Amino acid sequence: MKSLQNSLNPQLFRSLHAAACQVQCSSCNLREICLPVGLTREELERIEHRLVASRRKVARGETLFRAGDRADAVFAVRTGFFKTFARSQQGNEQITGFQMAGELIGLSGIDSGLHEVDAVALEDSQVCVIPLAELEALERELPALQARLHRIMSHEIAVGHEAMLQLGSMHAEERVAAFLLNLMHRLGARGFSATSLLLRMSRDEMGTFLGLTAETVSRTLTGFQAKGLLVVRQRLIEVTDPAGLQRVLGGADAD
Amino acid sequence: MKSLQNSLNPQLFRSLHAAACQVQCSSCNLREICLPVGLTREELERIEHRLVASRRKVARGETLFRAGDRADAVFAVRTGFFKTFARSQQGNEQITGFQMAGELIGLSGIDSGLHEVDAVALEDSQVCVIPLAELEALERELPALQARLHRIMSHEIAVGHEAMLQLGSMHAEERVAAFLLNLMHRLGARGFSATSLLLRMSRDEMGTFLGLTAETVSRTLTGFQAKGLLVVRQRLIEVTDPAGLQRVLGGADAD
DNA sequence: CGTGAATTTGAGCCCGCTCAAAGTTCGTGG
DNA sequence: CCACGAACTTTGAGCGGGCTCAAATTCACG
Repeated sequence: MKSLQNSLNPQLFRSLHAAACQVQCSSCNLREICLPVGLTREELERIEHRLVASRRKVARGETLFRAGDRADAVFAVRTGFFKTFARSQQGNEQITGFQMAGELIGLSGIDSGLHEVDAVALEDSQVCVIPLAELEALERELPALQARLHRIMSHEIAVGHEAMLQLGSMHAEERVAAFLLNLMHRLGARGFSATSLLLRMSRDEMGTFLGLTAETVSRTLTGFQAKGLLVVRQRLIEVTDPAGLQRVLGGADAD
Repeated sequence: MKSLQNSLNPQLFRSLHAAACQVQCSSCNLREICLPVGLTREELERIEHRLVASRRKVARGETLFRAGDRADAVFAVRTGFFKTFARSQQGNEQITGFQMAGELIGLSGIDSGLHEVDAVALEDSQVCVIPLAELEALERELPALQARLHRIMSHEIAVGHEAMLQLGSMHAEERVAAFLLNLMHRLGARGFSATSLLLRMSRDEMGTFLGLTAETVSRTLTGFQAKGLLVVRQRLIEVTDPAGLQRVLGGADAD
C-alpha cells in the first residue's frame, strides 16, 4: 500500500482512494470532536463530499508533508497519531505537537502558503484531506463552520502558549507531569481510558517536545513510579495517582 | 485620562472616545501592516466604522485585559507596545509575546470565550477595539478579510512554534540572538531602524519570555558587546554586526 | 538631588546534559 | 521457531550552563 501510494500520480491516487473510502463527515464517529463540531445534521449533509476531498493513509514513520511543501490543504486525523516538528538552522528538531484523532494538522502553513513543519505518522494512520480553497468557500456559506475554524485556530494558539509555559518556566518533573495530564485529558475526551496511556512516541520524541533529553524523561518517569504516581512498562504508562501528578504541577515537593 | 477611563461607564466612555478619535482604517498609516492588509480601498471604505468599534488608550503599565475576562473583542495595536503573559499554577509568569503596532492581541481567547493571557502595555499605547461578532459578520461579506484573518491566526500559530524552538532547543546566546533578530525584523518592516533597538521591556521581561533569568540576559548581552556584535546602553541596543548575530544562530562558536 | 527600581557583576551551586554501558524489545531472516 | 541485530530504554558517573543569592552601580523619576 505504501509503495502504491508513493509510486502513483498523487492526483490519481487520491481519486481512486476517495472513491473507495466513503468520505462522509455525517457518518464519521469523530464528528463530535473534529472540524464539524457545532454543525447541525442538515448543514453537515449539505456540505457532504465538499469539506473533505479525500482520505489518505499514512503508514507509521511516513511523512504526511514536509516544511516547505505547498500548503493548499490541511489534514484532519481520522485514525492514528502524528508528530509535527520544526528544525532550527543547525538542524535541531523541536517537536511542536502530537496530534490524535479529530485534530487538524497544517494550520501553521496557511499564512505563507508553505508548510512550516514536518508531519510524520507515529503509527499507521488515516487523514482526511481538507482543501483550503474549499474550506474557505464553505465557511462563507456556514457561519457555524466559520466559528468552528476560528475556535480551532484560536485553540491552537492557546496550546502554543501552554507549551511555552512548560518550556520556559517548568522543571523536568513538572513538564513531564503536565505532558501526561494533557495526554490523559485528550484521550479521555475521545472515550479512551484516561489513566492507561499507551505512548505512541519514543522517550526521545517526548524529550524533544519537552525540551529535555530522553535520559531525563526516562529518569523522571522512573522517579514518578518510585513515588507511586504511576507504573511504567515501556511505552505503557498506568497512572495510578492522577491527583498526585496534578500535585507535581501545583508545586508540591513532598513524597 | 486613566482615571477617567476607569471611572466612567465603559459603554459611555467608548462612544465618547470613538467620536473623538476618527476611527478610520482607510486613513490609518498602519493599513499596510494591520488587519486590513489585502483589502482594496473600496472594500475598506465599505466597512469603515464597522470593523473597528472604537479606540482605547492604555497607559504604560496598565492592563488591557486579564486572563479570565470575557473575550468578545480582539485588539489591534495602533501605537505603543504590549506584553501578554500566562501564569502557571504556582504563579510563575511566562510571557507569551510582545506586540507592536499593527499586531493583534487576544486571538487565543476566541476558543473559550475567555482571555487566556493578561495583556499589559509597556508604554503609553492606543489600541483599536475589534468586536468579534462584527468581525465574523464582515468576514462573510469580504473574502479578502476572511483570508487575512486566517493568515494572521496561522501566523500566530507559527510564531508559537518558533518560540517553542527557541525555548526547547536553544542555548542562552542563541535565544537572545534570535530574539533581537526578530525584533529587528519587525521594526524594519515598520519603517524603523532595524539596527537601533530601543527595548520596551526590562531584562526580567526578556528573560521571562526567553526562559532565562534577567542576570543571564544581562550577561549574554554583555558578552555580545565584548564580541563586537552590538553596543548596549541600558535599553538601547545598537546592533553593529547583524550578520554576526545571525551567525550565533547558525551554530558558530567563534569570536 | 535623593530615593527606589533596574541593571550589572561576582561567587558558588544544582539540575539536567553528556558520555558510556548494560538491559530490553521487536523485527527480520535463517 | 529461534537467533541475531538494530533501535529503544534504563541506569550510572561526571560535568557544565544557567540559576540563586548577594552586592555594587546606574538610571529613572519625583
